[in-house]
Amino acid sequence: MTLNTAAVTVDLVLLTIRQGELQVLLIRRGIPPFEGRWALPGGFVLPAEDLDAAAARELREETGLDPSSGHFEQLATYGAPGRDPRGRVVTVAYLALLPDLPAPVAGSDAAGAEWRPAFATGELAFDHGRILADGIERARAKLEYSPLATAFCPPSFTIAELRAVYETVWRTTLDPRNFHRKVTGAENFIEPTGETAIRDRGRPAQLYRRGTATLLHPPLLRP
Amino acid sequence: MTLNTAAVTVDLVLLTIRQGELQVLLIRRGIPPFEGRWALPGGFVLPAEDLDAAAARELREETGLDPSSGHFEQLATYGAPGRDPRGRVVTVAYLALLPDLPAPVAGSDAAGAEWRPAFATGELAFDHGRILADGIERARAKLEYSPLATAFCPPSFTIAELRAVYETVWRTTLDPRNFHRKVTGAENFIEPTGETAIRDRGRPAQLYRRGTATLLHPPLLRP
DNA sequence: GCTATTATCGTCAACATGACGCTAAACACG
DNA sequence: CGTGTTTAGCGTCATGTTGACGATAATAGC
Repeated sequence: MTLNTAAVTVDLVLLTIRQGELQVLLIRRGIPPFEGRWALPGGFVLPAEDLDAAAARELREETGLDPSSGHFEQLATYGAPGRDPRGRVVTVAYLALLPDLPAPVAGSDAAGAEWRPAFATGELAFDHGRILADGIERARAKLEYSPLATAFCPPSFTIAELRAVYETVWRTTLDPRNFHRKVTGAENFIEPTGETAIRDRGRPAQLYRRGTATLLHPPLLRP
Repeated sequence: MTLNTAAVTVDLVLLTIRQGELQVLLIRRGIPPFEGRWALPGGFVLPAEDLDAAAARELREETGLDPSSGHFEQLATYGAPGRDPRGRVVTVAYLALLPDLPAPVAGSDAAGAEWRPAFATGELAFDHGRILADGIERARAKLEYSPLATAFCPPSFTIAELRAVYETVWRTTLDPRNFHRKVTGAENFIEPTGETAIRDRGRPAQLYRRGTATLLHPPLLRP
């Protein structure tokens, strides 16, 4: 059973927006290989476990969160022969977009898990740098055509907060008036809760919740 | 080495347009399980082989084609515990969009490989029905925002032939005049070769080749 | 009050879109 | 040769979307 078999793992690209920047959950490795380096959280797929289930289990173990808290999808699979010096390991990467947690990394069983700036992680262990880059690019692209930006937001949010998500992930600035027109005009993207909230300074803003759309029409294209 | 290991295979969703319809390359299984059923071509990943390389090798074995002949990308990975009754098999699916081959399935080592209508395959072996459906949906979506429709075309083609690709994959009809305006207006999508060709009846058409664009701007949205 | 700040609405020109008319260039047929 | 048929390619028009940006509303701080 050694021919043509490989260890199968799942690795997670968990993205959130904290402190006004895109951050990713990383774990500092305590053992070789890559001892002391940051790595994506992950682990083995159990013998009778589906891939999605393994990724969901890892998500719970690392963050205490449920996959339904934000957005969760398979990203891609990486299996270059030399990617793990210990042997043949094929990893199925998952991407999750999560709201900023009130209780950060509660119940994590992985000591040393930390939210780190996604655009300045330094060199990661294994091929995790590439996996992270692929995850960020997927997230950026999905914000254009899907309502997934709301996955970064709490259940109710202002349009300015939603705009901040786009600006943070895309690393750009957007005109507040045009953005307001587009997101309120897109079918079932967001719906008003009826309440208003004062966030920082200035006029109070309407609160919105996610709408029912799964595709954004019309889309919000990157400038 | 039985704990946490699995056999890793690649399966191919090879799409082409033949006889005016979207077709997929399938293989009739000669042995159990699923004996007699149609299945996607695929095979084991060799011990020292990258996933992309394994998929490219299978493509060559089945069709004699190079991945650069059309478009080639990883689709998704499937690893439900019961998907193969013989044991734990995780499969990495690849999607290829290919031009109609002048020499169909030349050099195929898989007896019983055939191009079959992609929208009417009947029940496939394993979870290949789902993999095929995912592949078709990916292809449909990619035609909107990328110039990949040209992957179905020979090196030089008319705008009507390109339109037939969209109409076949999307199962719809498009206005020839608006389509002409959009594809010629999209930046670097296609460039004229300078030659003209008479295809069937009517006025001769300009011939075009693929342009350099990797993203379609503006996109061609499904009606 | 007055000012700074943010939210929301409105205006306008440029561009994209769908529906569809019109002419051009080939062939087939009598 | 002339006429009809077919497809290619251009043009028009009403409508919708976009980016740039003006104007007003509602709050806090002073």
